[in-house]
Amino acid sequence: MSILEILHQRGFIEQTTHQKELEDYINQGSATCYIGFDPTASSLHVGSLVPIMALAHFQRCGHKPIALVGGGTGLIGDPSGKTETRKLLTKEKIKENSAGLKKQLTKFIDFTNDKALLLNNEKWLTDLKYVDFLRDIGKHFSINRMIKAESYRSRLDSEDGLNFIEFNYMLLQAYDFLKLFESNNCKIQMGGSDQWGNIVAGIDLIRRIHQKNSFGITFPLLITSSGKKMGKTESGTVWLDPDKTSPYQYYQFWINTDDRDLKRFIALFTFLPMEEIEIIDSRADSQLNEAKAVLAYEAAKIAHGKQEADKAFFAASGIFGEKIISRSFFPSSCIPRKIKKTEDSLPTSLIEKEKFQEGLPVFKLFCIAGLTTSNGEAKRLIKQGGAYINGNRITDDQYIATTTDFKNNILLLRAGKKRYHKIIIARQPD
RNA sequence: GGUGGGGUUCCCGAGCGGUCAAAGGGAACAGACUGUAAAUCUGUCGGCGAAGCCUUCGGAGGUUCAAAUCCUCCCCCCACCA
Repeated sequence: MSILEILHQRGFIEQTTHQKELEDYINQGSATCYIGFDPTASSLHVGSLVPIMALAHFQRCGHKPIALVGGGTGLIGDPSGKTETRKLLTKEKIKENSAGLKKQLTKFIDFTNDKALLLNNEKWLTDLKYVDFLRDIGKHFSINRMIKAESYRSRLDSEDGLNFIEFNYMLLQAYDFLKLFESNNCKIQMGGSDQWGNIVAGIDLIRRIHQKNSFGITFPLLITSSGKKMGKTESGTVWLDPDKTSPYQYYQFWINTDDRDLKRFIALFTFLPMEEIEIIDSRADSQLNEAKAVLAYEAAKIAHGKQEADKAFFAASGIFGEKIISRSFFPSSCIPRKIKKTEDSLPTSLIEKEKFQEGLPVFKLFCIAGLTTSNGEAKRLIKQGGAYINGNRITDDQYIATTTDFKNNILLLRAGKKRYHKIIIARQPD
C-alpha cells in the first residue's frame, strides 16, 4: 500500500495538490517530504502529533522525511489562522526551544544514517540579504493574491490587523521549500490545514523559478468531538516532554478520550493495523474502555518507550481497577495482557518525617502535592467533598495529617475522581 | 502626524465616584449520575489557617472621607484621514 493510501485510510489527509501527479511521483520510488515545526515552546505537544506521525509513516514506507525546525521562521511568527499576533520570542529562547524539539523528534523518527533529516532553517534564513531577497524572491509574490489567502483572512478582518513582519512569513516559508527542493530534491511539503496558503506559496515559487512541480498535503485540524482544540485539557497543554507532562499523565490524557474520537485517534496516533482498528465499530459503551487503554498504552509507548508505558498502565490498573485485555483484541499491540505488580508511575512527592510528627494540615498537603494551587482552593475542595486520603473522604478542612495516616511510609492523596498524588516519607539522611 | 474609539479578574464582556473581589457568558473545579466517556442537574470559581485584612480593573502620579469609575502624564491597540 502506498503512503498516500495509508495516510488517507488513517485520516491524515485533508487536502492535497494535484492528486494525480502526486500519486505518480510517490509511486515512482523514494520520495522526500518535509514538515516545519515552530520552536514557539520548549516542547512539542499533542497538537503536533499528527504531523509527527505523518512523517513517521513516510519513513516506514521507505521514503525520506525531513523535519525542519523553524529556528529562523520562529523569529518572525506565523500569523496563519491565528487571531492574535504572537509575542516575538528572543533569539536565545528560540535556540533553546529548537534544541528541545530536536530531542523529541528523535523519539518518533529515526534520524540515524540519514534515514531522515533534521534541519533548521536558521541556517539559511538568518543570513539573507534584504535587498537580494526582495529582488530574487519577493518579485514572485503578488500582494493581491496574498491578501486573499484564507490564512490571513481572519487577521485582515480582525481588529488586531496584521503587521508587516507577519505578512512576510509566507515568503520565508516558501523560501524554505525552495531551499529544500534545491538542496535535497524535496518535493512534498505537509502541514496543518492552516498551512495551505504557505505551502501553495512554496509550490508556486518553485514552479516560477525552476519550472518544476512540487506537492502539498495538509492535515485536518484536529478538534475533539466536544469542540476543543486537540492537546489542551483542564490542566493545560499536554506536552511530549516527560518533564512537563509525565508519562502517567500522558497515558491518562489518552484514556480520557471521548468515545466519539476513539477510532479516529487510534488510527492517527498508533501504528496498529487498520483491520484491527475496525473492530471498534462492533463495540459500544463501556466496552470501549479497553480500546481506550490500548490507545493510551500505544501512544505512551511511542512517545516515552515501552517501559514507561507499562508503568503507566499498571499505575492506572492499581488505581482504577485491573483491566484484562484479551489477546484477540488488538493482537498487534504489546499492551500487557496480565496484571503484575511493578513500580507504578503515580506523581510522587517526598516529605520529611518531622513535618508529620508535628502534623501538617491536609489543605497544605494538597498544595504541596500540586493538586491545588492555593490553600483556599484546597479547602474548597475539601468542603465540596472532593478530597481523599488513602481513599477516605476528608470532611474537615482543618484535618491534620500525621504519621498515622501513612501505610508503609506512603500516603495516597486524591482530588476529585481521578487526580492522584503519592506522598512518601523521606528517609532521614544518616 | 491629525481625529475618534479602546486596554477590566483564565478568555469574552458589562460596570463609568461609594451598595465592586467587580454583572452575564464561556472555560475550569467539585458533587450527583456513570464506563477513568458524553450529556444533564447542583454547587464553587483572587490571596491570606477564622474574624478581619491584603492584592486586582494598561503604567506612573493626583483630586476625594471614598476611585475600575474623575484629572494629568506615559505606554500599547484599533478605525478613519494624512
